[in-house]
Amino acid sequence: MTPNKEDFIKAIYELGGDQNVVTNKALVNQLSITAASVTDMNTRLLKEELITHIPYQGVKLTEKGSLIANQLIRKHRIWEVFLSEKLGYDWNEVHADADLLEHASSDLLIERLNQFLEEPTFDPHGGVIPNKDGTIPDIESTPLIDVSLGSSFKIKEVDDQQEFLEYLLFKEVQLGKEYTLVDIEPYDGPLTLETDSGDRTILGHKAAFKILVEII
Amino acid sequence: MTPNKEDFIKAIYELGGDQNVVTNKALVNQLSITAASVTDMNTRLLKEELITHIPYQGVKLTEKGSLIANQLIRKHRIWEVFLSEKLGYDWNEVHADADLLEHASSDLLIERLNQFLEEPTFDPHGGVIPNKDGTIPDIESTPLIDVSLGSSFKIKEVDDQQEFLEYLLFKEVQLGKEYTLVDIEPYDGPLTLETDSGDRTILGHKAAFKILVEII
DNA sequence: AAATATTTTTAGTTTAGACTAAAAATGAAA
DNA sequence: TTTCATTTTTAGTCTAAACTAAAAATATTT
Ligand SMILES: [Mn+2]
Ligand SMILES: [Mn+2]
Ligand SMILES: [Mn+2]
Ligand SMILES: [Mn+2]
Repeated sequence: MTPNKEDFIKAIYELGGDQNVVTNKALVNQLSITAASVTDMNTRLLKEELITHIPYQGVKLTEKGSLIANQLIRKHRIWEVFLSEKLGYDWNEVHADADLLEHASSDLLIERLNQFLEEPTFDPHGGVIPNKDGTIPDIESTPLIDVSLGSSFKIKEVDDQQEFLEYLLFKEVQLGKEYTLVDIEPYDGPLTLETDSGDRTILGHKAAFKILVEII
Repeated sequence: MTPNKEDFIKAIYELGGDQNVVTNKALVNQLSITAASVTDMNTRLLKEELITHIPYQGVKLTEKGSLIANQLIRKHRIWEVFLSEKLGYDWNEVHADADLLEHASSDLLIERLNQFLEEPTFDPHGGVIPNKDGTIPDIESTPLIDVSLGSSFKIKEVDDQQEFLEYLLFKEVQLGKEYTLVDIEPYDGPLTLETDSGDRTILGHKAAFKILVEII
């Protein structure tokens, strides 16, 4: 296994490849490599039985491949917690460093680090940390876009993209913060959230897809 | 720069290549690669002006090369402190993980980690941590083999080899511990150390080369 | 249904980093 | 000072992981 292979498998997983077939095109976009390079890597992973492949359609992870993806994500997210809680990184800063560290972490190191951090369940943007055996604790949460007018909720998880996290930092939307949905404009218009103290935040329609909440 | 190149430069440095010419043979032993691979890597590093090369004699680090070596050693040793102090590793366990992590550490990460650890001066076996700018704090210390009979001293630094550290762990020789040299046998014979409380430890002649002390 | 556009694959090239085998240079012993 | 041993270099091979360019397959429009 190499860092490149690991990241490729993770990319398939993040595109839903443990359930559905993922196209080459999707991987081209996700990883910023050429279509030919995707085909190359596919044949390599196929040989190791980490994926299945339907010609001209795409790839899916095998059990073995899924396990590798989940264990890599575990490492990634445990490092993100460390960077955030112990080294004072903002939540939009953790991803890049964790993306390197995840490939340089022995199992022993991750288990000790996990102990040191007191076995966290979530990473800094609310992503759930897979268990050591590759299983995933299931957490109930609703996309903000599905919340009905007047409901109150708590922020549970937000999308992991650098710019989106920066945007939320600016908007002061944080994990665990509570709001009531006081307005939704039609035709994919903006949503207005209000805190207990009456502060209002307006978010676009697309942003509401990238935020998961728990109704309270 | 790649992990392999970094480790190669570090190996030259550890063999004294910031001052003296280091032979290919020495690098073959240090890195467990073939002589041809050493020549290959030499030509690559020469092209980047990280080393100078005298044909059939060996290589020396340039200023640029030395700086890279020192910064890598800084990363390595800061990670060793973290593994030892925060994650509870023994001093013989830290090296392998640090050898991977050193290549996956941004400058930001290392500086934050250094703060978190409260700017340590020494790694777990007493190696001095180079400064951010590549300079090295100078520390006075004497090889145990040069200590004269009857002198008292404190353990300052020990050699970084896995098996040697395991041996010292077994012998209960620890950094900072104080002894008096009560006997040296001739013909490269063993040394007998005694603590305040009268406990005696016998060490071989070669071990005494691998231990640095401060006379008290 | 034919034309056009998109996606995937194939074929061939490149670079880093390893290797083996053999030649050339240097050093040590007879 | 030859001879033998060691070290270094050269030459050629291999794999992983990228790339470009072109061919083949599939999907979308007209
Ligand atoms: Mn992340
Ligand atoms: Mn990564
Ligand atoms: Mn070390
Ligand atoms: Mn290393």
